[in-house]
Amino acid sequence: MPEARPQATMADVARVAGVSVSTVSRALRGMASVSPEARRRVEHAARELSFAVSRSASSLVTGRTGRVAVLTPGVEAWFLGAAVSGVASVLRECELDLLVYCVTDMRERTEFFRRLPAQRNADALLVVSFALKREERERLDALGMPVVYVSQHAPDRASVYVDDIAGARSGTRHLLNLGHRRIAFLQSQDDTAFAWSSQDRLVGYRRALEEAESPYDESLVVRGRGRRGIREAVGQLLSLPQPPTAIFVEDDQMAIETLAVLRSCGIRVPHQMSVLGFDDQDLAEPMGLSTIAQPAEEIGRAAARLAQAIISDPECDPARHVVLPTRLIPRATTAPPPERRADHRPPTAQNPSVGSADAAPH
Amino acid sequence: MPEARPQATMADVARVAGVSVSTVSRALRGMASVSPEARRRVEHAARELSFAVSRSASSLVTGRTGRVAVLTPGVEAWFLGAAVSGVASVLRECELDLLVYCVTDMRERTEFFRRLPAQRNADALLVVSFALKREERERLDALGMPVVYVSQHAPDRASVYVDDIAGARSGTRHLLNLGHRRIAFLQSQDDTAFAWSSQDRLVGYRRALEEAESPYDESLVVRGRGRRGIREAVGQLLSLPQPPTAIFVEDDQMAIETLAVLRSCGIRVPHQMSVLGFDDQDLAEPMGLSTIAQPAEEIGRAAARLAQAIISDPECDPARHVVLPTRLIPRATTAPPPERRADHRPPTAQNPSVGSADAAPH
DNA sequence: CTGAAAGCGCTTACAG
DNA sequence: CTGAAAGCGCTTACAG
Repeated sequence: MPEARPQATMADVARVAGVSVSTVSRALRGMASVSPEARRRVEHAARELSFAVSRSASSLVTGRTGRVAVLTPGVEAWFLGAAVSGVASVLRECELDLLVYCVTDMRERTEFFRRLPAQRNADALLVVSFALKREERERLDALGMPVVYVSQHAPDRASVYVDDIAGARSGTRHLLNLGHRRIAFLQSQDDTAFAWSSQDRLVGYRRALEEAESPYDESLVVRGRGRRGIREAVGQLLSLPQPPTAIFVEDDQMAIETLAVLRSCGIRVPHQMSVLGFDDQDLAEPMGLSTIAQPAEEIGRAAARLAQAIISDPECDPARHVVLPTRLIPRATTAPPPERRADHRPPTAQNPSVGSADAAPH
Repeated sequence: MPEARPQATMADVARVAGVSVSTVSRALRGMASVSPEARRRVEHAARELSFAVSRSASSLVTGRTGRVAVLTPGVEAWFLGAAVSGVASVLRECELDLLVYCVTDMRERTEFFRRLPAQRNADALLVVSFALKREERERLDALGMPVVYVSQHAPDRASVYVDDIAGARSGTRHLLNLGHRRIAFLQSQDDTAFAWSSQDRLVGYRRALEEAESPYDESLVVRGRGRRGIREAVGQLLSLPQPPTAIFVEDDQMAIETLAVLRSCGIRVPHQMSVLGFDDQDLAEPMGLSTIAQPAEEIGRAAARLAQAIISDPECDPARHVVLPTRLIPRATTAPPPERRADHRPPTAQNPSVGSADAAPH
């Protein structure tokens, strides 16, 4: 069994190496003004004692913590996991540590903004996918540390995001171009207003309809959270006097659940209903899901790079924006609506639903 | 635009409140020996100045960082994301910060164990899903801080895990009980030996076969990584002289991809092939996937609680183990093999594949 | 109940 | 190239 032994300090290393603490500090940070001989002895002693410098002590004097904090509504959703991964990979290269604040409900959120635990414990804060209230924004402004907004547009603040409006607009256009005229939009129930993206995607959807001079029908915009909620939202659409022929779903996770609901009702995708997602997460391709791809990991990477730039160069424009592209990936869940299809005919075993031989990738 | 203003120190608060720094420190930590009047003034001043205590400074004197570190091969895989979420939620309650070290490839791994950046920067380290080499284990033992092993059994060290052997054994037994005699096992390609779980699940599979006196056939154990790899692994099975009638897949993500591959070949699940996963991740239910559920988030929570216990109570048994249960969740992707089915007959439109009306959840 | 002082482990001018 | 000394912002005996 391992023994807990006291950790070596710089003074210990100095004693073993036969030099002063100053020299140890300089040698370990690779400063030039150290003789090869002293450097060798210090490195040897440090290794022998398993010495690691205490960031608490060094940060006290340098004023830098060597840490970057991320505030996120979680890490389980595909986008968040990928974004945090991207952040982590860049920080590792910069030898910065990653502090994660997961805030999943309103109580935790209130508590975070009250205590602001990141204050003085990180050199920068990345805020991922939060639709902030004005007071919250002001709290962050008063933090006295660089803040980078991720997956959201923040005027006059550093931010990294994709143009959700443009992405949703091109997705909707894709459906319009296929000949759909009744296009539904399925949104997550977002009581706590965690994400802007959801709202922006709806804006993009509406804009594409406007541009096509296709009437906006409120009854085609439905919301649902969780398995049950999605089933009910789809139920709303299917019970409309004129049901839609296509559903644009806010993200791939919900889109895949929507596919399952439709299949369980015996509705064939895309023959009777087109489904379009947003994200291009790992399962989108195997499921044959048409979607709007966004580079989640790259968003995280760009945000971390931006934070690092602001930290290390105070002259750097602190309101810099990075906007990354989305791309439509048409797969097997979008097709012309039934009335427009050349092969329009009732279902048979030769005309199976999505995921079967004729529709799957490869 | 926000102004970066210098952060207030305890001395600032003391000045504004008209008391000494000691009193500020005591008042802010809620110690009893502070007069109501002094406490009020301190709290007021602290709020006014947006004061937050510097953990760097306090940890230098208390010897505790107020941080717990997690070493993980990522946060994107379902299990890892859920486990980290669980850790985060418990730490938040304890007002401990979460430091995340994502190590995704061999180079980063080597680097982590060389530098050990968590040393002296956290009060405990949680190691998630790593199949450690002896040297790596020794490095962690020498760390001089509590280490909790998550999702892996570590003799004489604190650890939290599910019994993967038992889980895989009961899954395999489920397939045997349905009447399957040719059961394949699909494993991830695991060059870097990141996870023990994979190996243990194979052990459980073999054990169940032995117990049923069902012969172990090496050609039924296949490996593949990524989309392409899974397709090839399934191809191996389908080209066997005697193909399997069921596939036990190492995790749900791969199982869902396997379903997509089978569908794209026109093989109906479960009528022609049963598929069983492991995890019970979010999409398992909507996909109708039969699986072995494991409580990933609870594993994370238990690990964080264990770390907290060891940190705050040095008398606490540092080798405590927490073993959590797995449960078989039979859904729509497992059924008796074709030759044993009462309704054995060729595919028709009335006998659709998984996910269609008769098989889906409600 | 309160404050002055020492000290945690580093880095950084400063002097040599 | 090197070392002694000051100081970063706290907490904690210690004395009152």
